[in-house]
Order: sequence, then C-alpha cells, then structure tokens
Amino acid sequence: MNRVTIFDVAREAGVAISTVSTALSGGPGVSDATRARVRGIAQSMGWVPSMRGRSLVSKRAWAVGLLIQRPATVLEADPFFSGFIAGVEAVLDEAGYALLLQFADSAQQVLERLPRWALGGVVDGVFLTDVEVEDARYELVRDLGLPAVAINTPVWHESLCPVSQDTLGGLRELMDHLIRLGHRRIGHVSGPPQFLHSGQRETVWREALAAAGLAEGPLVRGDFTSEGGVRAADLLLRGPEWPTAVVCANDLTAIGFISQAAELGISVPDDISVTGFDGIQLGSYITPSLTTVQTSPQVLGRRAAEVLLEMVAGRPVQPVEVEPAQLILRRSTAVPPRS
Amino acid sequence: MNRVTIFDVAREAGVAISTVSTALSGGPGVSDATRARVRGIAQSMGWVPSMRGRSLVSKRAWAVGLLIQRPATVLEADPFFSGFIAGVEAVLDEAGYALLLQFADSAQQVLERLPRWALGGVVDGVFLTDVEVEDARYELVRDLGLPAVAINTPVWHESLCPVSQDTLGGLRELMDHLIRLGHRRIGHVSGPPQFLHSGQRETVWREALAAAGLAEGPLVRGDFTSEGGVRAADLLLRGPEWPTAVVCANDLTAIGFISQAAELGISVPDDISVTGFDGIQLGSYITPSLTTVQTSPQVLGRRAAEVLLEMVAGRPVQPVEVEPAQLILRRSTAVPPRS
DNA sequence: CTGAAAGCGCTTACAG
DNA sequence: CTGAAAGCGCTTACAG
Repeated sequence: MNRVTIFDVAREAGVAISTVSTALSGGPGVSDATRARVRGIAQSMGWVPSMRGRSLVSKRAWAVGLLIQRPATVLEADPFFSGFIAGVEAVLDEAGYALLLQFADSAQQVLERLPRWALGGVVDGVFLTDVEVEDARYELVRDLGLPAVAINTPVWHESLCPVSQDTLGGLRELMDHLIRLGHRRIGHVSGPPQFLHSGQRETVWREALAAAGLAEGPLVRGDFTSEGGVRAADLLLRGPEWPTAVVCANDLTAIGFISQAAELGISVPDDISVTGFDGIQLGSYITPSLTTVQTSPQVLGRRAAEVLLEMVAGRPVQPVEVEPAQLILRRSTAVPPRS
Repeated sequence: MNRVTIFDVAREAGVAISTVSTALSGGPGVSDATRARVRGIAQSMGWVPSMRGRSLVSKRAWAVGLLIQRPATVLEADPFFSGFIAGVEAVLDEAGYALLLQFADSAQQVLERLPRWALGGVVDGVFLTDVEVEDARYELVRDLGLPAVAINTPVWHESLCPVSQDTLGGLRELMDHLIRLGHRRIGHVSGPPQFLHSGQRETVWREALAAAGLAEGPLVRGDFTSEGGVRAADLLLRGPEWPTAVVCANDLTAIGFISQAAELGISVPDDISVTGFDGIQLGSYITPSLTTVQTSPQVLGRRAAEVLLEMVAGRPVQPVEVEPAQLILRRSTAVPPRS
C-alpha cells in the first residue's frame, strides 16, 4: 500500500537514503540546504513514513494499549471508561501515539494477551484498570518489562506506576452527611466483589456506621448496573422495615434503585434517601437529581497517559495523586421521614 | 523487548528459519513431525511472533481504525460510540485484529490523519461514522485505496461499503403516534446541523406535520447534549404558547429538556409530552421513562467489523442493512392536556 | 556534511 | 520436505 518510500525520495533528490532519513527525522548531521531540499521533494512526492519499517528498527510501537477485563458492553454502561479514554486520548494524540483498545472476557484471557502485546511489540505500554483483589497482572507486567500505569492501586514497582484518586474520603463525607441528617438505618448496595474498590466502599459504609454507634444496615450485593439497583430495591423495599437511606456503589445502581422505588410507590427522597457514586453527567438531569461522589475519570486518563509516555521514554516517574473526588449534594437525599 | 526470535528457535531446533516460519504459521510444506517439534521448542522458549516483523513483510497492520471527528469527551456523553465499539470489538477480537482509536478536533485533522494511517501502514481499514452533509472522507479513502465501512451513508464505491440502519421509519411512527394521541402543536429540538442525520430527523418531523395538515411547530437547534435540552426547554417553555409535545433529536437532549421542564414546574407527560432518540439504557430507569426510537449501535458495530474484515481480506462485499430501529413507547408521552 | 552498509524479525518465492 | 537468500522500509553506527 505504501507507494513512495524513502528510497524513491533518495533517488529523486540524488542523495543516500540515510541522508533522507536524517533530513526528514530532524536529527543533526544534515545541512539546512539539503534538509530543505529533501523535505520539499518528500512532500511533493507525497511521502508518508511507514510505521512498519520505523517500528521494526526503532523497537517502538508508537501505540499503548488499554485491555479491559470486562465484556465489551460495559463501555456503554460504565461511565468510567468513556471519560478515562477521553483523557488518555487527549494526551496521546499530541504525542503522536495511538491507543489500542481491546476487551477480554476473563482474567485468563488478559494474562494471555499481555505477553502477545509486549513481546509481539504491538504496544509500548499499557493501562491497567479495575484493580482486582488478587491481581496477577502486576507480576506479569514486571516479568515482561512492560511499562504499565495502574489506576487506584497500592502496588508500585519498576515497571508499574500508580495514578490514583482518593474517592473514599468523599464517601465518608457522604456517610457523615446522611448521619447528620438523622438517618439511623442506612443500607448499602455493593459492587461486584472481585473489584478491590467494591470492598473498599463497603468498608467505608460499615466503619462510618460503627463510628456513629449505629447498627449495621441491610447489605445487598449489586453489580454496578441499573438492573442490579432494581433488584436491590425489590429486596430492600418489599419487607416491613426499610432503611431510611441507601448508599449505592455507583450511579447506575442508584438510578435503578430510585426507578424501582417509584414503581413500588415509594418516593425519593421523602420516604427514602438514595445516593450514587461516580458523578455521571446525567445524574444532575434526572428527577430527583442524584447525590453522589464525583470522580474524575478524564483527569485520571490524562495523568495516566502522561506518566505512561514518560515510562515508555525511559524517564523516571513518581506515583500521581489527582484531586480527591467531591461529594455532590443534590435532591435524592433529605432528612428521614418521621417514623 | 523481543527476547527470542524465529532465529533462536531455528538454531535450537537445528532447522532453517524458513522452516520455523512455515511450521509456526501452519502453512503446508513441513512434515508433521518437524512441525510438532518446532512448535514444541518455540513454545518452551516462550517465542511470541513479532508483529513488527510480520507487519513489514506481510503488509498488514492487523489493526483497523476508528477516527472520531468529535472532541474526545463525546465518548462519555454519546451512547452511540460505546455501543458501536463494543460491537466492533467482539468481531475484531475473534479475528485477532485490534482496534485503534483516535479523536480529531476538526474535519481537517481527520483528512490529515487518514493518509498517515493508510500510507503509514498503521491500519488496514477504517470505520467512518457521523456522516456529514459535505463529507470529503469518502473521496479520500478511495484515493488512498483504504478499505472503509461507513455507517448510515448513501455513498458506496470500490473502497467504501455502507452498513446502515433505518431509523427514520421509527421516527415517523413516533410522529404518527403523537398525532394520533391528539397533539396539534409538536415542536422539535434538532441536532447539530453538520451531521446528515440531524437534517434527516428534522425533515421527518416537518413532513409528518405537513402530512397531518398541522402547522409547523416551534424548532430549536440543539447539540445532542443534555445541556442543549435544558436551553431548548428554556426557550420553548417560557413563552405563552407551549407546544404540547416536543420531539428531541436524541435521548440526552430529551432528558435535559424534561429536567428543565420540571424545574419550571411543568410536568411531563401531563403538561407536555417529550420524546428522545437512540434508546439509551438509562431511558427506561428515569422518571418519567422515556419514549424513544431505539437504535442498535452494537449490531451496527458488529456488522461493520465483519464487512471491513472482508474488505481487508480482498473479498467482495455488499452494503448491509440491519433491522430497523424500533419505536419504544414509555411514559414521557401521553394525550395532550385539554386546552 | 554525506554515503555505503548492516540489521530490525519476519515471510515468501526459489532451489535442492 | 527442507534450506539459503532476498526483501519489506526504515534507522543508526561507521567511514569518508
């Protein structure tokens, strides 16, 4: 497909291909006159560098990868990835790097593909998201010597650098807020147990209740989907004793919960307060608007890309901590109904 | 980064590198015994094919590209791309192809990058979305000989194949439904004018009104965002004469519109009916749930990827038409208030 | 400042 | 069935 090569340009200009290469790449060792002439000829001939040739010799793929260990359909549902990719792209674009995107069905598949990407020279580095409780990827990227940036992980080694945002502080504030409003029975709809942050959020909820001397409220396992929120509402609201507030592990869950509460004739926030987590854009447009903890996937993406490019270039990096997630108070929370 | 090469395997096995290559790639011309032995040795040595070497000689990038001509942040807002990418990925993964994702700020930038991708051998083909009214990309991919699949376009030539879904039929049904409910003043919040489908949706609205002998309702220009919906509601609902129904160009716009209507003390659907377009998942969980036309970005993505891989392989293809978009009646529409 | 040559890791005719 | 060789398009020491 590549019509004109560096060889054609050299012939046309009457110089050696090494001169063309040096002139075009901007390196030193070519007179300004020659450089200008070669560049002019290359441009007029429509020369475009072959990334294939360049990659082979430079041992750089000029691409980094995001290998998402979830079904491809989460992109549609989970707001994190969209924002994260947006942030990543903004930085990569400027650096002339491309983003390779792939989804994996299982942890096993991820562990098979990472070596292919690394040893096959497909990417120069990877982003690791969705930290799991037992996460074999960290060891793997070290063994492969593959530069990696991991989001919200405590791990840090020579080829892995964390980029993190404190989100639990915002969640603690949220719990305090509910307690100050007078809530005494506060339930929780958790996230999928394999993710590290599901457990962390659950722990914050549990500890806040304990610190306030409150009994542990009802806990339902969710799955980060609205449908999971619907099921949780069915479980929690059909019995005789509702909680007066429910802290959901993410916004989608909260929206599903609120939807099903309405279906059951239960009003939010008059009968029950409901909170989300993530801070998706639509949270401010639904009725009632959603109290939530607003995270910054786009900022994380931007910083993660910056750090990864540094690592790829062989420069030393330090873990990055972005601004903490913010508690956003909206209308889905209020004082509890008088019992 | 690539430790062990085909050369190392050949030495270890005591054969020529061509034998290793043939044995590993599964081609004919190697005895079963040799093939098995070479494969065993390659595996035990941890050999992984270098895509850089392979790409250079095979003239294939083993990747296709999606170059989105919008700010990267739309990924977060626009549900089309998430679903589309999910569908694309499902097919590419199986074929061992990767997806290269990039965003461009302007049409100009797209036109600069496509040649770099094509002539630079970065991708073997591209997906073209967001058909514009005057779209220079079609001519460009033809000139470049770059296989391309375009979504919902009328154009078709040797290196461009359309994959389409009829969405306007569903919109016509939606208009008929509103008219049958008794609505006589039906407004429209349009999409950005540069997109072909914005104009198409507006035309359907206009023609349906004309066919029913109704006066043209108020038209406000939106931008496919919820914020645009808020602004449209402000414009349409502050005056003395509201429409009794408003057809929004997409779901996000409709959700913003409903939100602002509530803010102004106007109830949906009691005071005004509001409809969306896209069929995003959250549409069924908000209150009131959203009447909309449900499109199938994931199916489009899957079919588009299938067609593109065929084109890359040099096989002949035909335009694909997926199942039409479906009208989904929910609670944001009702009979008009008695005037 | 410029040129001739080697080599990145692979596939693919072409001989034997 | 197997091997020796050329070549994909580039960059990078190394001589001149």
